[in-house]
Amino acid sequence: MDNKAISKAVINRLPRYYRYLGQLLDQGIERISSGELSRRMNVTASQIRQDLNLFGGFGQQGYGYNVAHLYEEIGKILGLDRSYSLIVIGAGKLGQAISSYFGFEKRGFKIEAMFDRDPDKYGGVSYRGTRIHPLSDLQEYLHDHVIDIAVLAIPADPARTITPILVDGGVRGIWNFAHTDLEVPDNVVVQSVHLSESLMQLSYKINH
Amino acid sequence: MDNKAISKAVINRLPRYYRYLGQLLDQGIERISSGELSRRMNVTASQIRQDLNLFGGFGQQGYGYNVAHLYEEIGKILGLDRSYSLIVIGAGKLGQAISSYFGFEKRGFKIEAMFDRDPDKYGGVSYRGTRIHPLSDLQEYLHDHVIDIAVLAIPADPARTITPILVDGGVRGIWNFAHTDLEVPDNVVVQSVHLSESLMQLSYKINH
DNA sequence: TAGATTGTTAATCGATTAACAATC
DNA sequence: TAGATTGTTAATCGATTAACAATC
Repeated sequence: MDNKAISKAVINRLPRYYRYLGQLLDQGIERISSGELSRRMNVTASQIRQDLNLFGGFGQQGYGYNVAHLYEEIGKILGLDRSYSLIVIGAGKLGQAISSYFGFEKRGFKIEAMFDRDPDKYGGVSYRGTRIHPLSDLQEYLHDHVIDIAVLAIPADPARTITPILVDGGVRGIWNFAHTDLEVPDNVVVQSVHLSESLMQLSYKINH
Repeated sequence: MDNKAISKAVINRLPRYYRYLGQLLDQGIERISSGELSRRMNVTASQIRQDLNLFGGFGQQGYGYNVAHLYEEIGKILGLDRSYSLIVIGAGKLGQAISSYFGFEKRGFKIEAMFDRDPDKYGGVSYRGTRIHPLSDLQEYLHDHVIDIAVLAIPADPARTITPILVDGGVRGIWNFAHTDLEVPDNVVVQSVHLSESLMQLSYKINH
C-alpha cells in the first residue's frame, strides 16, 4: 500500500480528497478526472495526479478515476477500514462535544469511556450512556481494556501528567486538545488540535 | 512590521513561538538564545533565527533575544494587541465549549452573542450570561453590531447557507468548525478547524 | 578584548507545477 | 480510431539547513 515514501504534505491532503470524493459519491457521480476535481477543490490537477499516483494506479488514461473505488482506497490508506476504541479524558464541554459527535462513531471511532477528575459533576452529560469514570481509575481501566486512542480534553498541566499513564497503558495514539506539546515514545503518535493557535492565525490573517 | 513577505509556514509557527515565550516569561527567564530555544522547541536554531529575522532585528549578537520584548512583538504581529468581537453560531456542545473557554477572552477575543436555530433548547447554557439569539435574528444583529469574527459550530449545510449573511454583515473572519470549505470574498478570511480530518490523520499515523 | 550569538548568504532539500509520452 | 486523460519525468519554486562574517 505504501510503496513510495508518502510526504507529510500528502497525508494532510488525503482527508480532504476523501471528503470531496464522499460528496461526489453522494451526488451519484461515478467517475471524475483530475481536471474536474481540480476545479472543485481549488488545487492543481497536476498535484492531484501526483498525490494519487503515490499509492498506485487508481486512474485510467482517457477515463479518469472511479469515484467509489478511489474513495474506498483512500479510506483504507487513512485506516478507516477498521475500527478504533477511544477514551475521552475530561468530561467538560469540549470532552462532551467530542463524545457526542455522531460522525466519529459512524467512521468506526467508538468512545468506550470518559474520565474526569470529578465524575459526579457531569452526571448524565455523556452520549448514549458512555460512563464517566474517576480519573484515578484510569490506570486500572487501561490494564483491563485495549484502547487505541485517548482524547485529551483537559488543561496543559494535567495533560502532561496523564500522558505517561496513557503510554504505559498501551494507547497507540493521543488526540491532544491541550495547549501543550507532549513527549511520547516512538510507538505512540500525537495529533494535536491547538485551538488557541488556530484563533491566533485567524487574527493574524485579519490584520494582514 | 511586515517588511519582507512572510510565508504561510512561518505564520503557522508563530503561535507556537508565542506559547513557548509565554512559558519562559512565566518562569522568569529574561533572555534566550536561538540555540537554547531550539533545544526546547525541537526545531533548528537556524530556522528560529530565519523566522524571527523576517520581522526585524529582535535579537542581539552575543546576547540572544529578550524574552519579554520578543513575546510582545510576536503578539503584535499576531494581532493580539487589540481586541475582537465574536459571535458563535450554534449553541450545541461545541459552541458551548468555545464560548465557555476562558482563555480566549483573556487574549481579547470577546464573545458578544450566540445564535441557534432553536435558542430555547439551550436555555442557560452559555457562559457569563452570553445571550442565545434565534438564528433568524442574525442579519438584523449584524446590522446593529460590529462583529470581527464569527465562529461556525454548526453542520456543513447550514454553514454554507449562513456564510453569505456573515459576509454581508461585515464580519472580517470566520472560524469554521463545519466539515466543509467556505467561499468568501477576498476581504474576509476563513480559518478552518476540521476535526474529523484531524482524527483521520491520527488514524493514518497509527497504522503507518 | 574574547566569547557568544545573531543576521544573512549560500547550499540543500522537498514540494509543486509543467509538460508530454503512454495508453485507455 | 481519435480524443481524453493519466502516469511520470523534468523544471520550478519555496522552505529548511548550514555556514560564517558581523557585531554585541
